[in-house]
Amino acid sequence: MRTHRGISLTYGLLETLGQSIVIGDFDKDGFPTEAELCAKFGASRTVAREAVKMLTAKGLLSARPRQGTKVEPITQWNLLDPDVTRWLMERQYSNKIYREFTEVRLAIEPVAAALAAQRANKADIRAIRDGLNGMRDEAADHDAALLADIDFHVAILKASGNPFFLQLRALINTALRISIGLTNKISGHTASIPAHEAVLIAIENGDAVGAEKAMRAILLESLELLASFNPETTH
Amino acid sequence: MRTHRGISLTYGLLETLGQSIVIGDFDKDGFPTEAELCAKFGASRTVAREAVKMLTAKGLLSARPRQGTKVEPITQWNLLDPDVTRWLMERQYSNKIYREFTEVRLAIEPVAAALAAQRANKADIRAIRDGLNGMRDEAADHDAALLADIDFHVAILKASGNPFFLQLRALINTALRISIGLTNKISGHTASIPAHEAVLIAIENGDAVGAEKAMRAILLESLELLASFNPETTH
DNA sequence: CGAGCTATTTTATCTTACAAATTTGTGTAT
DNA sequence: ATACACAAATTTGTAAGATAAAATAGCTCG
Repeated sequence: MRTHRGISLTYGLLETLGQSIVIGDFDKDGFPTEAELCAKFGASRTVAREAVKMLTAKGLLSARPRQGTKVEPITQWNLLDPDVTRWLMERQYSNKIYREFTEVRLAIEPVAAALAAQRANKADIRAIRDGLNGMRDEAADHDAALLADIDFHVAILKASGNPFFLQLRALINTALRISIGLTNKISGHTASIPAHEAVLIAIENGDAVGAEKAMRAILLESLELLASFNPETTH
Repeated sequence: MRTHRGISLTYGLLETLGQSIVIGDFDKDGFPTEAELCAKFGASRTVAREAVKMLTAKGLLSARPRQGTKVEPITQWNLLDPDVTRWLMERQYSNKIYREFTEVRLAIEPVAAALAAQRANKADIRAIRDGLNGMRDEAADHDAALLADIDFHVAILKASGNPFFLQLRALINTALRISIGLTNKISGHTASIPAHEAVLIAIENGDAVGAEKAMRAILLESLELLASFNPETTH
């Protein structure tokens, strides 16, 4: 097996196996044994073992002598691991996963905005404003506007001063790409600038309650917009 | 090196290195090279490499040929990984980390309780009630009461029906152990049964708003109790 | 039937060798 | 002296073979 796109064999196999596990490819026949893995993917034992070890570290696999390697139930997966989140995104879209993402965002982001209102320094606020300005300036270019939107939300997580909140950036990234991807299909709608601006202003004013409410409004609006496109998305 | 407590060499080294990294042991001299690791811990290259690969999967390390293996900045760590959370707990207690844990709980648990009020089935409610009863019955035994308290909170995460919320069980586990450990030092105080009961009742009644408020009250109460013991905990 | 021993399967560990990537140094030409 | 090209050295990446350990299944003997 040759390296793929400059990625090492181990990381290539990690990606392949991670995606396959998340899709459910091994649900029928169980996960291959070490020897089978090597044969199936043309990998050396070293590569196969190290990929399996990384997947084990992310909670997707467990291995024991004689018993073999098996896929863990989803309750054991580190769903907030950036790789796992991405693999979940790369498999076919489902209303269920989008709703779950949004529920997490509705829990975290308003609280993060409230904390940001209390703690943001000048650099934090500049980063948030840069995101907002990017959304405005790139309104014509959907991809660029999406990136600016992501920057806006991540900047607020950062400004919360709580590193655990920042852990959700991969999830937000994923959720926004899904959301924007779908809403663009409808009408080329771009996220509401005034709603985002309200969050920024509240944070600048140190208005924690206002920032929390404004952020919640953004997420609910996005959820409703999606529901209008795809009614069963609501629940 | 011999196996330790039935744990494999690789997992033993994973623990040792994970704790050392989180403590900051390698901040001065940088992370050892593969050969140095083997020498330092008496491990084979296989064991050393697989432990490093798992730490890489958790975002704590990165490795490149010729450049060596290095500790990533904390912004790259998978802080919500159960192992990482535990290593953070095992290092010396700090008000900062406890506050951060509680902020995350304040974001997630009230929302989880609200969702649980909408979605909990009979088994979910039974599990929550079992936790509450356990807290009552074991009031004399602080360790048993702590475990019941944890069960109560985790059962609500589960009842939310959102698997991402359940990911925080390791963090809640950790936070509760810290919290109870400290409050016990004060006065042998046990978590407020009526406050917990209020959450259960709201969930049983399908009262999402009530469940959310009651859960938030529990967390704020615990935070205040701790602040009264340790004033600088508040901020 | 049951306890304990044996065989078997699969992962865990160790060792050695070589490949690849990247930095550092070195030399040569201009 | 500078800039480019090339060689050397260092560290991780990959491969392969052998042995150890763990856990299951089956078998033997009482």
